[in-house]
Amino acid sequence: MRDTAGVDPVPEPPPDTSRAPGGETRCRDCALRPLKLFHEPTGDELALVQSLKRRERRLGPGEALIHEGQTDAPLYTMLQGWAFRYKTLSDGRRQILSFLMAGDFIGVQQKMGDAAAHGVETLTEALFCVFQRDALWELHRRSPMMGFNVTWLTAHEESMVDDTLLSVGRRSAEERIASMLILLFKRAAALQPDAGAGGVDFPLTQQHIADGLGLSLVHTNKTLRKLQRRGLHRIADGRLYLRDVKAMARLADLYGDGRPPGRPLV
Amino acid sequence: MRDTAGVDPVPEPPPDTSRAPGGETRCRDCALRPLKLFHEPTGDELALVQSLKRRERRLGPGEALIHEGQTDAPLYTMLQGWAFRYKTLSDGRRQILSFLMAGDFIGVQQKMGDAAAHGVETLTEALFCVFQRDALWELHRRSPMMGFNVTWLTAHEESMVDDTLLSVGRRSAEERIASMLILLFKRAAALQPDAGAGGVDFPLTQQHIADGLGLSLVHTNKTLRKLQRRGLHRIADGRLYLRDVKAMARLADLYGDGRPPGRPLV
DNA sequence: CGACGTGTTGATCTCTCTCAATTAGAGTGG
DNA sequence: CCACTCTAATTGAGAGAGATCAACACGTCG
Repeated sequence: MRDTAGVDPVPEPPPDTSRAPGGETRCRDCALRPLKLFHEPTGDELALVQSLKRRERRLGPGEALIHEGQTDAPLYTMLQGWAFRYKTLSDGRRQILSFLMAGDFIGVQQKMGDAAAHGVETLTEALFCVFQRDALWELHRRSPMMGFNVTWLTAHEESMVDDTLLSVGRRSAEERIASMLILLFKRAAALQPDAGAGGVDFPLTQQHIADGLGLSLVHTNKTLRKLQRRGLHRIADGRLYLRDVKAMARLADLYGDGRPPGRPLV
Repeated sequence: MRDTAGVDPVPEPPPDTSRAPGGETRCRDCALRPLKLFHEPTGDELALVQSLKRRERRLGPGEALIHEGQTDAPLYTMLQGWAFRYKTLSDGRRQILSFLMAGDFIGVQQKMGDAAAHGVETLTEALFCVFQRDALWELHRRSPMMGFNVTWLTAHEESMVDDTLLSVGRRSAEERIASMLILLFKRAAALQPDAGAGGVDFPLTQQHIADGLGLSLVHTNKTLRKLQRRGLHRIADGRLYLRDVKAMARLADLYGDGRPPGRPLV
């Protein structure tokens, strides 16, 4: 605690390489709208969001959107691609907190002017919507309905972290992997209309899976292999195929849509 | 939805602040107020909260406030005591997601009418404020400022789960315990004006610590013992004393207020 | 007084980690 | 076209942190 307070650990904010001069989409044409992630916004609400939008930012795969400890990160919304939130220990050990996909909010956590408690990095080429710093407050103030939605989304994001915590804390390696694959498959499938049959896009490396589940890379590989050999799933060419969802769900102790089992919980 | 975007929300007629049936405290006298957990609410805001408050609920130690999978849980606020949120697997393995203390919200996660994704149980005798189901929406609608605060609190709660996930996923048993003790100490101390010197109340059993950190009871005991013998802390008679915060923080890889270290994070 | 919950400790056991080495594909430069 | 480099996936072997099993101590309580 000696030398941390005074020194600014924050790396320079990455230069904005991504201002899309002409081609930015307007909120009314946003790719997110057809997905029905939230209630259908009114015209006024769309206009409001549009007015708070500053610009877009496009990143290639493996780039940093927010550095851990960065102090001036704005509020983002994810429009396309995959990313993840993570934290690291000083010796480099990394834990991925959650994966982000189209429609997710980024940066609600940090109080304005505060340091980001986690980093965000892309997995694929990705497109983000950038909002001004006080957008969150403006949104609440001028549209309580949208503010309410943000609260709900934030709570939902937390419940996903809760699920991961349950996995990492109490599930075996096999169970963790089964559970993650199912959950990611569902999310990805929900965003990709033609999903299901032919699998879904799956840009994670085994290292990402390991870091998301608190496992070592080697053990992740061996476990993944085992499940695949057992015919539960298949990962190839950046796609994930679930071949035996039933068995996978049984292994993960996941029921229905992820709720606890209908058993004597009391 | 009439008065959403572009228009400031319409203030409701002044709610009835006088209702405070048998012995219940009114919001204006709430024990939480002196703690400055959020911005100082105006008189109108207090009245609003008061109008949404349904009643209070008092539980003894070890009682369930919300059962896992319960479908009709209302929204709560914690006034006194300790509690925790948890999830279990069907074979009984339990993971404690977070500990709750005065000022914490409970139940924001579940959409109205939805099943609770986690259970909540008390550690001590505890007092809760019970709100009607749609309180969350009413709060947003009638006081954007308080709605904004709820979003912020929800995000903050998530960041605490993030921290735990980092611990459980990537820290050793010693490091996890050190990190938990420091974090709980700080929270408890913040609520207890006379804190610091003589330690703080600490109602967790070793089983709770284990379930919160994804460890077994036995290993938790041994690790706790080791740290205590090393003079880092002491737990006795339901109180926690930190005897060497420096060493404890170093062990936990916690810096300052929990931010990542000022090291080459990139 | 016996039942129970909580804390302790010793003795195995095993799941997962770490270390090492190999293969395969993509990219790069000569 | 080929050597060279890098990243990601694999596999084997040995080591270890933490789990499981078993006992026991102590205080509370009906």
